[in-house]
Amino acid sequence: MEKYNPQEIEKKWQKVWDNPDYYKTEIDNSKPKYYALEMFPYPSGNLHMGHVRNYSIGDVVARYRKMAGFNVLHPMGFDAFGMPAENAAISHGVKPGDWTFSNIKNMIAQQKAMGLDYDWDREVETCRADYYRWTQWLFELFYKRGLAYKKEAAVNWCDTCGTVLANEQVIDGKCWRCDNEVHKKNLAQWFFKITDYADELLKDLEKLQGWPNRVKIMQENWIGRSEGLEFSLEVPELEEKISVYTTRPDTAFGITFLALAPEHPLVEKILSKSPNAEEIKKFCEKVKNQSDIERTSSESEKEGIFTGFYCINPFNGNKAQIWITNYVVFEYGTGAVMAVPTHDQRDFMFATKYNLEKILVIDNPKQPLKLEEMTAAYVEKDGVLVNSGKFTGMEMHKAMSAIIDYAEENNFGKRKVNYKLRDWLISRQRYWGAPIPVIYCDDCGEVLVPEKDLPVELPDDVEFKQGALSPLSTSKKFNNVVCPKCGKPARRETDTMDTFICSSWYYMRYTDPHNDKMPFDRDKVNYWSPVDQYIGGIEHAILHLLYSRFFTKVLRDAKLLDYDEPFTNLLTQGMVIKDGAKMSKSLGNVVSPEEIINKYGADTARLFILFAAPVERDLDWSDQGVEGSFRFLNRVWRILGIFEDAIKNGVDSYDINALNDEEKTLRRILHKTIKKVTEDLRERFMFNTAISTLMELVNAAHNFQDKPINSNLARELAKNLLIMLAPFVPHIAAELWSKFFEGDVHKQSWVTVDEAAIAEDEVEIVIQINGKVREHVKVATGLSKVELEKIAPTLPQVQELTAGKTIVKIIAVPNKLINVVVK
RNA sequence: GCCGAAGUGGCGGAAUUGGCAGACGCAGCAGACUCAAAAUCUGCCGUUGGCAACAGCGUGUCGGUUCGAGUCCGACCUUCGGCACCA
Repeated sequence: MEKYNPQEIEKKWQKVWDNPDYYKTEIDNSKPKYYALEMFPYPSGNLHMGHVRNYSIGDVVARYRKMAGFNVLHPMGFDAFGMPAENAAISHGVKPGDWTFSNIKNMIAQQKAMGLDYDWDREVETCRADYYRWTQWLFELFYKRGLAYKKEAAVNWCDTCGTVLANEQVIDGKCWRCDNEVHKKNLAQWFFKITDYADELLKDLEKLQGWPNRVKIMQENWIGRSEGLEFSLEVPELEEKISVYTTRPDTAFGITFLALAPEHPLVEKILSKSPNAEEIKKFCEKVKNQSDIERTSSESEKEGIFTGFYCINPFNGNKAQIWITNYVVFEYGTGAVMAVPTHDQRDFMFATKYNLEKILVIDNPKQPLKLEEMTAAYVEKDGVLVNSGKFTGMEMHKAMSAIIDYAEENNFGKRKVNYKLRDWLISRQRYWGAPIPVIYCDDCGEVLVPEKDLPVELPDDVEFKQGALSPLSTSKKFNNVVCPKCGKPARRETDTMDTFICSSWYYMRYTDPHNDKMPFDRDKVNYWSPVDQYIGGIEHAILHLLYSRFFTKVLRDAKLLDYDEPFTNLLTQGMVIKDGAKMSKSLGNVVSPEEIINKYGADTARLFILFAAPVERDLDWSDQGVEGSFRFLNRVWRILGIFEDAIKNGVDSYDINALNDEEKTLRRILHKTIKKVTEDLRERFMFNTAISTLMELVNAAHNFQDKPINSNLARELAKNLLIMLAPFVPHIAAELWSKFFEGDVHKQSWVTVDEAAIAEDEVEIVIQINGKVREHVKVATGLSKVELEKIAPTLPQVQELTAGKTIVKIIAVPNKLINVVVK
């Protein structure tokens, strides 16, 4: 047989596969469905190794499931709106669309060069009007359901990107995309009311049995649910009440002061009445001008200013000073906090600094506390109330609900659940995104663009300038419209939507990508969804995965689909690293997929990346490791070449008893491999061990390289081996199959185990003395624990090892070991 | 600070339910083939002692449970990731 030439055979097979008749997927109720999905890429122009890993994993899953009898949906598309296209327009004068589409073309070519089994007929590109028309339609749906609203708020602003950002897009106070420091700006912006679904998004995490725990925990922390008491304190001098939220109502008798955020609405009134207004105002300005990082760091110095006013603690009538401080987060709770220095570390530090009163209200049951000796707040989970009126003596957890009940009975407070999750800020002051379909009319106000006028298309008469306000505002064509309600001249909304909206529903569009009446047909989406296996990077643990869950729930409530969660199973792949760091241009450790594919072929690239590490863990790139994978494929090619005549002369149904002992052993290894590879693919996603098992099988077959092999066995071996290799290395498997057998390896049924082939009459078990391995011995397979215990003392090896000692005990594990305990 | 994950040869990693630690691969060493090289093939490859058979030690550290622990329990160390003034 000729040499293994990956470049030649890969091109040949890719041509066969690049045909709608070959890859097209249809609804088929005769088979169970399976939806395999990799996170669609941003069209940066080139695939990187992270993509290669992502798609290799997905392709194995999809191809395996097809062969295992499932009707598999495996689509691909592009998350094609976003800043880089616009930056290209600013710096090179290219149209964002031209830049994007040429990148997509290039990336599709690279994906095809990987031999990926996608239904290209279903490809979606979020920047095309036939897609974003429905993104806009969905915006209107949210709007009509009261889930989209515009309000003025202090929002996260990134100067380099010239736009606002969602909370989820601010990482350590910096922009997720450009790493520039984000600051607050007061702007009127569009929001999606994700907080309406906070409780369900949290609760339904329990349903996601197929998700990694850490992703669920990250979402749980992000949603940040807490239960507590909201109650109000009178401010007699101002004839006002201040509402506060606490998760520690049991400490309410220990309030000595109240801390307000500088943004708190009461501050205005304080300023108007205070003789010290100037100084207070100066303090507020100073805090507001601090960056988010300075303000929200728990390490930064706590500062505050006394307002001169007091409020009354409704529980005990005590007067408490009202302070304005830099450590209260305005956006959370009520923007005002009851301060209990003895039982909150921040309050303790603050009270110590400004010499404010401290009252001990929770005592340590194990070791009574002394206020004078306290150097930190007592925040343990055990405690008994003291100095707390009629609640004194009560265990703190009981006191929590008793005190809430008391506040409710006396009408100054109520039980309250709070979330850290904020509404999703979705408007962006950029061009390359889906325009928000809203028109502003002086008479009618905010008006939705009528459904029949969708899509609101992106105009091309725009100017691109660094940092300028949205380029859309420079388009005359776009801006000058008439009000759909009254027909008077009106203006368009010039903001576009966050690209995370486009990616929150793309997996639904794949189920019905050409629909021009609806975003997707309900029956189609219900047939294919939810996604059975979703594969992508951990970086989307919160952002995309939370937003998609939110979308699914809203669309369910709007009766567009009938399930609660979009992704049944989630696999978070590790990064591809080299020399201990993530591949990056600045570090110069980038390995380009193209280069590897050109040198060794796509099969080698896929094989190495799947073999080198378990999918969830980071993968250390090794050029020598790639060589090893290439060697393995050559070995497969060579050994099947040696067996060629035998394979062709063999028959499928044959008498196994005609095999000699060596051949029976090879057949046993073959069937053990079938069992292991199938389990690894179906249940464990352990592609690395599946491949190592296949390597062992090929090594075993290799023993027959220069001795005759039973032709029927050679045929059985080749068939099963190629079917098992097909999901991992589709081209070489297809090529070798076509040399020996009829049909298409990728259309074969998955391999089945012959349990009888695995069964052995004798099994080697271990003999331990006092837990240490001393001997190996062959015994009949399947001997019970009792039988083994009985024969153990009669075994010559045991007698030899225990000579002169007393046997205390014998432990036997069938088919595994005998442990003799001696003295 | 809180939450989570991980720690096994020179390296990537395996050991699925508590039962032979180091599968498979990389690198390395020795040999075969070759005029030579490449490719390929064969053998060795945790560590200490020993000519050897074999024995001792060995899965981050210390302790525990067990006939038996990489795996379970307790305490700790290190690394990575997420959240972080959320009252």
